[in-house]
Amino acid sequence: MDNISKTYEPQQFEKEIYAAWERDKNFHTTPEKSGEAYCIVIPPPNVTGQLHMGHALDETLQDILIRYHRMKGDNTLWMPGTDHAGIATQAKVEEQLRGEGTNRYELGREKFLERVWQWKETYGNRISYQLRTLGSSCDWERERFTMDKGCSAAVRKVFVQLYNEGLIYRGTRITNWCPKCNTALSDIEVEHETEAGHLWHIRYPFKDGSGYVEVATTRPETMLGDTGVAVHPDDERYKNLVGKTLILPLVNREIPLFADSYVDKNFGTGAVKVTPAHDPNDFEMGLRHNLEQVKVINNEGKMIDAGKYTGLDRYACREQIVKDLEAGGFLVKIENHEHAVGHCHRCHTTIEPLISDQWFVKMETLAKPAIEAVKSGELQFVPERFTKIYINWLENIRDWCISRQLWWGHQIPAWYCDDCGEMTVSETDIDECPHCHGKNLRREEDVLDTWFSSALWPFSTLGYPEETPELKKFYPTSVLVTGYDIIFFWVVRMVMMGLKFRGEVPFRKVFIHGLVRDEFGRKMSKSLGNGVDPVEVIDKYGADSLRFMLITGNTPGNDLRFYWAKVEFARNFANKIWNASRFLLMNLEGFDKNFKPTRADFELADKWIIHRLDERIGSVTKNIDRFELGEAARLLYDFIWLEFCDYYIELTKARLYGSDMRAKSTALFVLMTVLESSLRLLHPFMPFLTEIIRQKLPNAEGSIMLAPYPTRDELKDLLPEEDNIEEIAAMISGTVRTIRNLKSELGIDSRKKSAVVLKVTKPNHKKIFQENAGYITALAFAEPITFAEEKPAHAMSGVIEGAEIYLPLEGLIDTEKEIARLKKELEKLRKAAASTAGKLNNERFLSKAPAQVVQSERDKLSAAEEKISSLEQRINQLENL
RNA sequence: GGGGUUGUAGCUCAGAUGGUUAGAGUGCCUCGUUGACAUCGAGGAGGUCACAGAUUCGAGUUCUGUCAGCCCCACCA
Repeated sequence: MDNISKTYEPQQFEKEIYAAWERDKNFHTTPEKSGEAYCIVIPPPNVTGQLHMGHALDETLQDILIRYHRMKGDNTLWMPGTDHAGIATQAKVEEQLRGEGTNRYELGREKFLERVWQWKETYGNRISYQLRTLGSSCDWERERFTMDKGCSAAVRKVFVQLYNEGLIYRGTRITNWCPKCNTALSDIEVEHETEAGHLWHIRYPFKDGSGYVEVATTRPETMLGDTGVAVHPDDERYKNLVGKTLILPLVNREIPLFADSYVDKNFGTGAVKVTPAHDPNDFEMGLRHNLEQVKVINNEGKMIDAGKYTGLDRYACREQIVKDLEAGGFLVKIENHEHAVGHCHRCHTTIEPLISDQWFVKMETLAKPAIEAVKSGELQFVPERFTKIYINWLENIRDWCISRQLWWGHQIPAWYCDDCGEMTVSETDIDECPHCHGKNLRREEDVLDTWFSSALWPFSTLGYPEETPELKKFYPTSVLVTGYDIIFFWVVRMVMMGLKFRGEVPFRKVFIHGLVRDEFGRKMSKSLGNGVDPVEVIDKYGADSLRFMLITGNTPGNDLRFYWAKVEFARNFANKIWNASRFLLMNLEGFDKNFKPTRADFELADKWIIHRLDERIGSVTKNIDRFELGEAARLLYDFIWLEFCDYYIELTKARLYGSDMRAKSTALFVLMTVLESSLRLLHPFMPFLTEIIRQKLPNAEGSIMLAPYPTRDELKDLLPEEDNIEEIAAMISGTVRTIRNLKSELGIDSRKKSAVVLKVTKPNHKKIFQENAGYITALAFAEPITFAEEKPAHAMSGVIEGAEIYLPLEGLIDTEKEIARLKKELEKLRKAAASTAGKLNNERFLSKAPAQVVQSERDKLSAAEEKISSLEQRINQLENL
């Protein structure tokens, strides 16, 4: 074979193969195609993003499922696309503008958006191309974008309907505000972290001069916006004081002392300063007690309407306030205090709760069916434990703030009329107020949270709001593959929207995976600089190795660590397959693809490997079906490397190099059959390697990705008639291993031919040993085997099921060492036998355990006893030498 | 404050519905390999399955508790 290189070099063929697949439209499907629908919609990567390990894992899992189902004959669609990622993308372009010395306000909304679209055109396809390098078999002709025409239409329709049903409302609420991103955030976009802070104790004097109340706060600057102080109604300390008026220090505002059961008597001083404009709880209390909302911090985190503090940054103000309080004698003490502080999930700036006008989705009515769908089993999580997390979150859900003060995104389709003051929400753009026919309309400037359009992704990509054939055929989709980190952001919202607008769950199953961490178990992140670039891994080792590495040694839902050593392990596997294939291709001389051996042509090894392949087809398929891809990969690894390469191929060499042409043809037939089937079994995991090798095989044609996935049915005619082939093979390989071990124990070169005497202890096994004596001698480097009824006088012996094996002792051995070893082994055996015997004396065991188990215990015991007596004899023998 | 999850060989990890002597890769030790592959082969050492109870004829596997680590959720100023 001149056209197959000595080592596996994925760089030589991966790109080319992918291009051919795409050119031949192997990824494409239509609703009309035959087969059961199997569909996955991709978790759309950020349009400006770059491939990272998380994607690589996510894509690999999906591609394995997709390729497997496609080969199985399902009508398989993998729907690709990207997400506009509001804040992230806008931030990138703003950064670019900063570099040019300008900003979005100078540019204006329209020009700015042009720039973002330009950015999207330039960088938006990068991620799609990077996905290709992984081998992802997406139907690229259908690629979508969350802000394309169809998705925008879906967003509009859904928004308007939800609004008309009262499920979307606009309101003045306290929301999480990021002063850096300059926008409101939803609750889940806030990350709480414990920080070491302080608790400032401050005196608020009574107006009538009758003393003071001491309050405690972690954010003293907010006192400028205080409009009350609250205590618990049952708190004896304050019972008589409730209703009195306090003077807010530094500001000299008169504020009431009131009672509210929200207050925890045991925390701090039991008195809470109340700042309705800057704290969610205070906001609620403010509503209950009709307090004024005084806003003292603006959108940029600077003080406003705050007298001499106006214009100060919130933290500078805090320092100043503390100084002033101290100077005024209001500050009692400062305690160290750990508390959870909210940070922006994107830029990590400390969140400032602020009052503003925002849009919200009412979640309760949407959440109920989403909970029900999981409880009824209509939607299943793999692994199951995530159901609990999902349900728990939905049962405690709060309304979803969907408006963002950004420009990049789906602009909310609401118009305010300056003439009559009415607001209109409309699916199509309007230029006249439907209430007063006025023309002075202003469109709502806010855009929607990115996750709003993502929530519609499973049906918007399939054609919604049109009732397309795709939607009919592929919705609900089969499975959603994603990390546990976005269950709340994305999965729950898709389920809610799918149920609401399609009346059905968007996917039957959610396959959750973990995070890819670095070698120390840390999250890969930009700030730590510990990320490994999958593109680099692919360049060095090939996509197949990266894929295989990400799959093996991992179970659903659990994090995995990235090690270069693991990539090498995968690459070695690829190289092993490569070389095994190369070996077969080099020995194809005389191969006739039309030759079909009969069962009589098969030798033990042939029967055995076919039997093993049959078993692996079953176990691999079963494990893919239950999403245990790591286990499936391991099964393939063991089968191909250990059983096929190390064992079976070695066994066929005698025939390949021999002169019996029929025997050679039979061996080649089995070799090529098993190789070809193994490649198909492995294809979903290592698509490139399996494709290029299979193309070189004379017994295969067409692209492997369109070939059928192996089934046990395929092997029906080849499977051995013996049902104990495994046992026979174990006997033979056991014999070989024993001979090798004996040699090794004696310090004899394993390649040196040795005489072997075999005493068959189970007469019905004699034929098997005789028939396979050739293998044994070849594999164990033995002289032709002598069958005997008696053991030789001085020999090293080993026992296997059904036979005793003797190596006549010639030359020197270390007798003492041998005796010690045997004694140790004897001890072990005696212990095991005693425990088995004990079990067999146990009446409860005898009466309760199934007959099979009891029998196997008995067999075990008698086998152990046999071994013990033979060991004892050998020790005796050696001691007498 | 709730909830989840992990603890198995030096290291990284498998061990579904409880059932022989608990596995793999890697590392270590021995030996071998000039024709498929040193990105290799044949062996070996190495484990009280975190700890303590419970259920069972039988527990790495089920249950309870303890310890240790990780994660998520949560409006205690």
